[in-house]
Amino acid sequence: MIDKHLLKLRRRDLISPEEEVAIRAGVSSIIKAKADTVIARHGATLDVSTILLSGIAARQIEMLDGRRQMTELHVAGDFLDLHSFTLKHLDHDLVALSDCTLALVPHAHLQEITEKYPHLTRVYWFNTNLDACIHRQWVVSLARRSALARMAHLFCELYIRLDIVGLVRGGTYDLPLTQDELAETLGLTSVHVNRTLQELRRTGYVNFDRKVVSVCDFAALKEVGEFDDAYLYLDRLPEFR
Amino acid sequence: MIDKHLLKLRRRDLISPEEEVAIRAGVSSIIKAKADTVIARHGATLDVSTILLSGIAARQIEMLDGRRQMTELHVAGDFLDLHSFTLKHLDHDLVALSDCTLALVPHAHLQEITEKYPHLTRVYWFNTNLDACIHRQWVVSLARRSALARMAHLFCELYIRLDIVGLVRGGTYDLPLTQDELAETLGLTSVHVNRTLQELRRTGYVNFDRKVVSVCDFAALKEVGEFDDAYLYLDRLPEFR
DNA sequence: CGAGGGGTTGATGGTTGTCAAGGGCTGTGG
DNA sequence: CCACAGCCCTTGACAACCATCAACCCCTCG
Repeated sequence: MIDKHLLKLRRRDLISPEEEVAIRAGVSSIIKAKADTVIARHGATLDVSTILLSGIAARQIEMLDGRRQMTELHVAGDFLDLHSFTLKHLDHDLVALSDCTLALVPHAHLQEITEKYPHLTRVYWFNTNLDACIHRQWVVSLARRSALARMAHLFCELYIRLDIVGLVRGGTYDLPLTQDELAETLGLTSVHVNRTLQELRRTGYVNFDRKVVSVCDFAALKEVGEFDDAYLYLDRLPEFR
Repeated sequence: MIDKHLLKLRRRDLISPEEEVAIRAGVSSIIKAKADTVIARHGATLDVSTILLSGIAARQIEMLDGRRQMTELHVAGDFLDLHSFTLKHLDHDLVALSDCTLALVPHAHLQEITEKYPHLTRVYWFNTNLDACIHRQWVVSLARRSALARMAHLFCELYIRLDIVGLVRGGTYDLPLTQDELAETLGLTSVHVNRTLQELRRTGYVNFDRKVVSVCDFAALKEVGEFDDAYLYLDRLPEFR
């Protein structure tokens, strides 16, 4: 069930069999969420955190006038709201962009982990810090990169993150978002997203059609988006080997 | 020395005398950093984290063409790079925007804390998550808010954060940034920052002159920036009382 | 067959960036 | 005490990027 979650963790650190047991034991139940539904609303008090097992989900913040802005996209294997363990209520909404499968992990269990498994605690702390790294790159994208570069950067980010959990096949991955939702993640309008997608297609480096991203030239795409994967910490930390 | 740091922590949680001792014992040395110098460079391996005791510092990411973007501003009491404890090297630079005083906390000591003080570990974990909350608001600002609203939002954010550590007096606080640096934090050009500052001044709600921010009408300023302080988690968590 | 959601296109406009020049303050050295 | 350098701030003219508005198309599903 949570194999992709373990794949993600093990990409950055060693997880002992004992720790794996503790993680698996923490899942209290598996539930489904339909596309375009809210998984958790901002402000609501939470006593469980959620691992995304399949589908695409997002964190979003709604403005007074109803416009919405995504602050992160989530792929299978991600903890959607591990930060709710320490925050207790979220500062943003959690939405399912496609049909999703979710594993629930009670905070009581996470508390046990912090008390019994200091190393695993650091691993999870690391993972919330990794979210912050992704946020920082989004800040840079939104502040300084053109629509074209910003979109290229996002496609690169998702390529790497999905590849880690085995969801890239032949340079291709599913991205079940409408152009409207893509606009809400890139800080653009859907009209401009449409035009930028066409421009990216014209380069021949990447194509987004029928909710599938096809990367034809990853190296060139990285260059367009000024993408450097260092911020995703793909190598296991030598300190923890 | 680290009184402001404790003020910040205690604004959100109870810190026992024993925990306070552990925190104080963790500081290995106090050092100074001159204005406009780099405190830590991205990629460098770190074995200490840094608490800002006085001054203003920032996290910044440099682009290939040399343009820089701040991803967060830091005030006295903040851990500048608590996340380096789990990341081991940073994905961004740390720079002093004014003369700064810094307290160094070796990672070895933080490791001890994670092993002996589960509650304090959660408190620090919470603090890195709080950074992520701030990042998310910056994402929303950069993606959706006008230059005017973005600037108003930043002035509100700093007002609250500085007030927590007692650095707001009569609606006024020091912000030792040039307009160029303000542009680098707001994702604007210095020319446009200049014009936006004039526009904000014309409203009469806030003024920024000689590196001092004077807030005359905080309520009105919040409205301009669509600022809601909920994301700063100012109330102590009832769970921990 | 009709409705509705999503995608596409064209025309136009506004916000912000770029380029360039000048002004004012502050510190320093003659 | 004055001259000057250098940094920062300010202003104007112009351009670019992206938003807005509006219409139309296509596909799917009831």
